[in-house]
Amino acid sequence: MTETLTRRERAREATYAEIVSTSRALLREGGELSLRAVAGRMGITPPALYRYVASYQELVDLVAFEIDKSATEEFRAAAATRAEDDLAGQLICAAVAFRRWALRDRAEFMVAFANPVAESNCIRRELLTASTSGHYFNDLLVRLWRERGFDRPDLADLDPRIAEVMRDPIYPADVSAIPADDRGLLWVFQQAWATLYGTVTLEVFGHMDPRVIESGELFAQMLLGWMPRLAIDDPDGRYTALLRSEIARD
Amino acid sequence: MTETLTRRERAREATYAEIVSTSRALLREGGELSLRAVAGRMGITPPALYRYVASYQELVDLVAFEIDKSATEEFRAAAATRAEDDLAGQLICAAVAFRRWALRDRAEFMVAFANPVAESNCIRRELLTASTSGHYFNDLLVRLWRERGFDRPDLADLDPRIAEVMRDPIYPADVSAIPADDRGLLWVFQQAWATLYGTVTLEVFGHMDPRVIESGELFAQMLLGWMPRLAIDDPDGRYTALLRSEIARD
DNA sequence: CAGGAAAAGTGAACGGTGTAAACCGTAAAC
DNA sequence: GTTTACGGTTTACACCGTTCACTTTTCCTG
Repeated sequence: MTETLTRRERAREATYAEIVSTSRALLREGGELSLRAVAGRMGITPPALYRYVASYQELVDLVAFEIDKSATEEFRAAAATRAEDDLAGQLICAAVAFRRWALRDRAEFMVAFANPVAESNCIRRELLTASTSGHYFNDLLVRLWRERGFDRPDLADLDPRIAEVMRDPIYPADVSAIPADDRGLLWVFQQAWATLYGTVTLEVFGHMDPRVIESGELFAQMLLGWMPRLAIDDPDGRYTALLRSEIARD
Repeated sequence: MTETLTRRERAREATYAEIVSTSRALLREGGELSLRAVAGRMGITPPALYRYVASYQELVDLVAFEIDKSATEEFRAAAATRAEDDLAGQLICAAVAFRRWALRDRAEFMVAFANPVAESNCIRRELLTASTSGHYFNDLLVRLWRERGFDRPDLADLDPRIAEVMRDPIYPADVSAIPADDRGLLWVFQQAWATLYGTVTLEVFGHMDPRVIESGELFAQMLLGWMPRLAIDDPDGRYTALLRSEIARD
């Protein structure tokens, strides 16, 4: 694992890291992410950055990827507060952590998740495929399914275009471990992820009464609505309580 | 209704209209919306625009409001293809029209719906309150409820913070017609709107396998999932067929 | 160990952006 | 008919991404 890097390669690696950390600092301080600002803070002239990224868009993509990666660590840490076999609890904690992170570091969230990827170049697409958070949530859902065996559609029952995508997915790319017969599970994931993403994006953009957003009830109801589909029954209200308390912490 | 406007006021009104139309033309041609570009195309010098808007953000807000207004007309036209008493059909057509419009005029959609409103000034907030599309969809849902009487929560059963908001809402502002006892209906609307908004935003941003987006199944499943909650039963599959055919037309 | 090649970084410049200030005609208002 | 206010221009400033020609530093190789 300790690949032997030449001196120059190490320096280059360090510069990349500094570019990312400087960019994130800029974003967190409420500033705009700009090539010139990053260069200026690094004590470097703007054209020098072009030795590392080919364009401003590529800088954004690079930073977005790293934000996604480090945010995922935050989700993972939130889930780690639950017992190792309490997958439902982990999912709830991770989902709430996603919301909490997005509302706290709005600028970073927007760079990583609310940036149009359609008209972007291939680099961005590849990075989306490698989405760390996507992998993490997908993995969590798969483990939850192995444990609780909730309903998943048969590929035969799905729209053929969707079935085709599930057979050969590009989004969370490492699902080859899921047997072909169970690939309908991936469709469940995509729908759940769309709901999670949509709710959080709405809240971050603030396209709703701020009191509603502040209460967190929109998010809570969304998650509660998904629990039955994931066979998370909650007879004693433990998970509901967990969800509410997780939302409440700041 | 024909308010007597002085000559100057009429000219000013016309200039505002030209600002909006020029801005929208710019957006639809794939260009960025910029003060200078708008001024240039209008044959005017950039600082002159400051006689009409106080800042770039205010220009964006103004254009966003008008986009929302004209898009709502498109939703209304789509709904008008159904019989006047077929509210379920109208809702389906309007929702699909919303998606179709968003995916077609992405730039306009982003200006109107995917622009952060939180840190923005008060003007934007007021415009959000006056959201034409919000009013339209809310009205449609209220009429659907009067017809079918689907379940709506009692305010007493809701989180008190949410109940408070429903009693004195600011988002669709003209719901004073809804009796206090039925204000839980507004909560149903907010949740439905959040789902619709979230799904479409995800699709526009392209944060998912493009084949999935192109199929429209994510959107279809979302709407189908809401139908039972709105007491739209579909024994003969008419509404499912309508939904699919509406999605299919380009 | 020298010398050449490649990499990293600089300076100046171009065209683009939002915005502020001073200024000027002309059209409305008294 | 004078005054006032509005619509507009000119100029200027501080940013932005990007390109190009140039220099400095570092590494690799003969």
